[in-house]
Amino acid sequence: MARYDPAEIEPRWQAAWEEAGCFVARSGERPKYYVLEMFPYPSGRIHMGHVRNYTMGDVVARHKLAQGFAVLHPMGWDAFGMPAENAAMEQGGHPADWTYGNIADMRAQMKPLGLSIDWSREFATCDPEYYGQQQAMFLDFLEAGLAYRKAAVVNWDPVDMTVLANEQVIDGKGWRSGAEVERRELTQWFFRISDMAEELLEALDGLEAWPEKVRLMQKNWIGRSRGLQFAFSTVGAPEGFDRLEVYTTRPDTLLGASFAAISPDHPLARRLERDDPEVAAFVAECRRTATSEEALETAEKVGMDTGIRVRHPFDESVELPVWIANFILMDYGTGAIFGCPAHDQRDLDFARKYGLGVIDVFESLSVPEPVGDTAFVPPKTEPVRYVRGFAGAEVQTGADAVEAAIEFCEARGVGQGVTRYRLRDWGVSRQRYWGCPIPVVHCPDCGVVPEKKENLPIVLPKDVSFDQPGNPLDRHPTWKHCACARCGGAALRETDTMDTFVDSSWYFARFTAPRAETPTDTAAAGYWMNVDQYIGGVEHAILHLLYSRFFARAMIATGHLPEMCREPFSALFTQGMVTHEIYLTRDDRGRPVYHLPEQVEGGRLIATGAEVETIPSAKMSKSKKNVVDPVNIVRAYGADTARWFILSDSPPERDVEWTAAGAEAAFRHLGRVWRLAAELETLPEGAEDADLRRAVHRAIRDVSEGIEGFAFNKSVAALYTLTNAVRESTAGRAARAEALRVMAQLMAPMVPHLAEEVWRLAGGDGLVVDAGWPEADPAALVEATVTLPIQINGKRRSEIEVARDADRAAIEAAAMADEQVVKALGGAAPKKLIVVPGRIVNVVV
RNA sequence: GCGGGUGUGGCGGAAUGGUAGACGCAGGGCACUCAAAAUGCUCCGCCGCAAGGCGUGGGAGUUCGACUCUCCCCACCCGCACCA
Repeated sequence: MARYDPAEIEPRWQAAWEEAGCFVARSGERPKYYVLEMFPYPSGRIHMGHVRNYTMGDVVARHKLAQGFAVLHPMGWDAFGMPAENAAMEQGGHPADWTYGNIADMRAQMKPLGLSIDWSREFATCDPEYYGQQQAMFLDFLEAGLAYRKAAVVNWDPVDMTVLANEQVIDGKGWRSGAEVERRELTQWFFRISDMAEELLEALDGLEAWPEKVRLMQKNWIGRSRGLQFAFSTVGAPEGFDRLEVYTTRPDTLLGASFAAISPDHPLARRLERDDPEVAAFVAECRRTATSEEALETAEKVGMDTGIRVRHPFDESVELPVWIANFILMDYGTGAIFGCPAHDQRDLDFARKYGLGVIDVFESLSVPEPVGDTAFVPPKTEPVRYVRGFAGAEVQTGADAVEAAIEFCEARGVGQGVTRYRLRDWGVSRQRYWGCPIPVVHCPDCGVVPEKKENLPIVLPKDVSFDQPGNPLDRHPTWKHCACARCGGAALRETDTMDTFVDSSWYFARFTAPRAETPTDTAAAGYWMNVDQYIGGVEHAILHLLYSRFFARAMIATGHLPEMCREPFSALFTQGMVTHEIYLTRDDRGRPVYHLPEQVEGGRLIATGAEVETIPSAKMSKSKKNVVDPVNIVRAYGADTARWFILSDSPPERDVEWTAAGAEAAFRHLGRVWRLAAELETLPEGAEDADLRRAVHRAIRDVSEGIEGFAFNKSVAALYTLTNAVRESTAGRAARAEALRVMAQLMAPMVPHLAEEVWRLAGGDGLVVDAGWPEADPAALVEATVTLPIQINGKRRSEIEVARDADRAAIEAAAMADEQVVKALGGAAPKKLIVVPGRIVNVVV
């Protein structure tokens, strides 16, 4: 007999789908469903993480399609970004050629997976048709005051030679390059996301179909805080600095203040450094390391006394010294603080180092003791006794004390309560070539002038070189020379390009009308938006999703999206990673040498027979070589096996471990399923089989529940169970064929090619992709009799068989007649008898 | 430190407060085979010859009954953090 041959089956059905146009999204009368997986960066190779991501999306898309929805399931490419430039620098060639070549390669790797993608909507963000529309929106944002320019201290990535937004600095390192970030001042373009901080925070509550974890991460990122802003009057400060504004979230500790401190970037520090070489040297030193948060974390707290004093707002006779300190951030609050060493560990460390006072403000109710080397910082919700309180009760929580202190200060004209956010405006300028050019010109007469929309797209020049560091746009001989859009005189083009997060902040909207002559087509967006199910990695929990939420609002404000798109992703699912064991040997110096899984068999290197060390599973990474290439898997077993295995075992939100044995097993199982269908024709006609019918309907219920609940592993398990039931069935050919047709429908979202083949072999009409989704018949789910466990004192001791609809009395009678129960009771009556019909009997003796 | 999450056989994992371990992997046995692969049948939480006992990170509690609910503790993972 022939064998399961995915290499023959899969291309055949892919061609059939293509010919029938099954996956072309068509708007119409039917309810719509928009499934989107986070689009990939075109690195050139797909990896197992992609396979997992797109397979999950495909299961949802195919399931909804079967249920009769008009499904939009598009794919595109997040195609701008530095790797293309790095490749150009390292290997020569042009970023565009590299990128489009990679896209072609990756598309060719993805197509054999048999995803139900509407490829007619495909685009890359580096297509001028796309980024030209992005430029048009930028101009609208600019006009609406959502984009602006400011001189700002920025994070400079010395490796990528580019600026990073604060949000993109992770542990003081560039989120992509990993290089230590330095401080530099440049004039940058920003989006006013911080104006929307409150709105973005509040709206999180409405995102009920988002993981709680992601909402919390965004909440923490936005970082709303309540505090007091007030001004110290200064003594001995330079002209124009007679007041020093500070912000504090702990105004209740004002009587514990022993010093004030300002950021090295504070205007006062900048003023002082002009005349004082010592200050200049100190702040220069701070700036060398200061923005690297990791360095700050480990670096010693250092400061310098300016000699300036400030008067305490409650007692003019008390003067506090003003220090410049390396741990004060200019970006947060006012860039100046007062130090309360007793109740802040940083302040305490600083005070101990420089011999500043430590004044207790409150103490613990249980073990009051003065502060030593550890600041007393209880949770704000915990009541404490105020020994230097000035507002509210003597014993109160920190939170209450803060509110009382704000009220007290406001009443006396000492500052005001302020709500602040950690979220800062989104810096989008990048001094790079391979990005969307910012469509403005710099005119000597008119200043910064928006480009005319009819001149869009401002296209990147093709003739550039990458043999020097810096921005190729800037040193291009002619590109930046242009006419001023206002006066027509000679002007210079902006040579900054946009952060690639801009590209990915609206692609989901563009998919609804990918060829529109405007950024969006409001009718199409109104029909398809919002994304009903968005699926991607949790690594995008903050930046990408927050920026997209901002963009949706900005696009509404500029008329590019209807009001209903305020939250563009109705439901979000964050999938776990694909992991694999790591294999290594040691070189002669004991350093690890990693080996690919395909080079190892039975704990030994295939080539040399040397034993390998095995490290437990970790995220697949090229450096550890614990990677499996999906192309090889598809070649060896077919796409359905890869899809089946990646969906089985682990719940989608958790990590899944790829194992060769698991892949083999998945392939063997699909072979068994295929054989069940292929053997049908040799089967005699015969009776129906009630057990089989029940198994089919249970499978319908369980597979549906699994898919709807994003528990594809449970759907897979239900299909295994059904396969076993079909195999064990005594039913004749017709009944088995019917069961297999339902099985094909249920399998179709996960292993669509095999499902088509089984559907055909079992005599199904047309394509299973058009066959709809089966409904479970509740009547078919129940059995005539049920087995009830009997517990004696809560421990299972026996079981009885009763009719499904047996009433309580009948069950009791049956239970009391049970041998184990009779034995346990020894003639006495039970103390208690619990009967849960259909579930359990518990006899208490 | 703060916030969140996770913890179940050798492994991945199932389980509206109601038979813990579905389903799969790995492993053992058997059949088919000259042999292997493939395939099929079968066993498989731990201790024990058995009867039975013990079992969901640990400890208490609620309940007729707890993986599930409550409290305390432990371990690991993730996120955030000189945020004033």
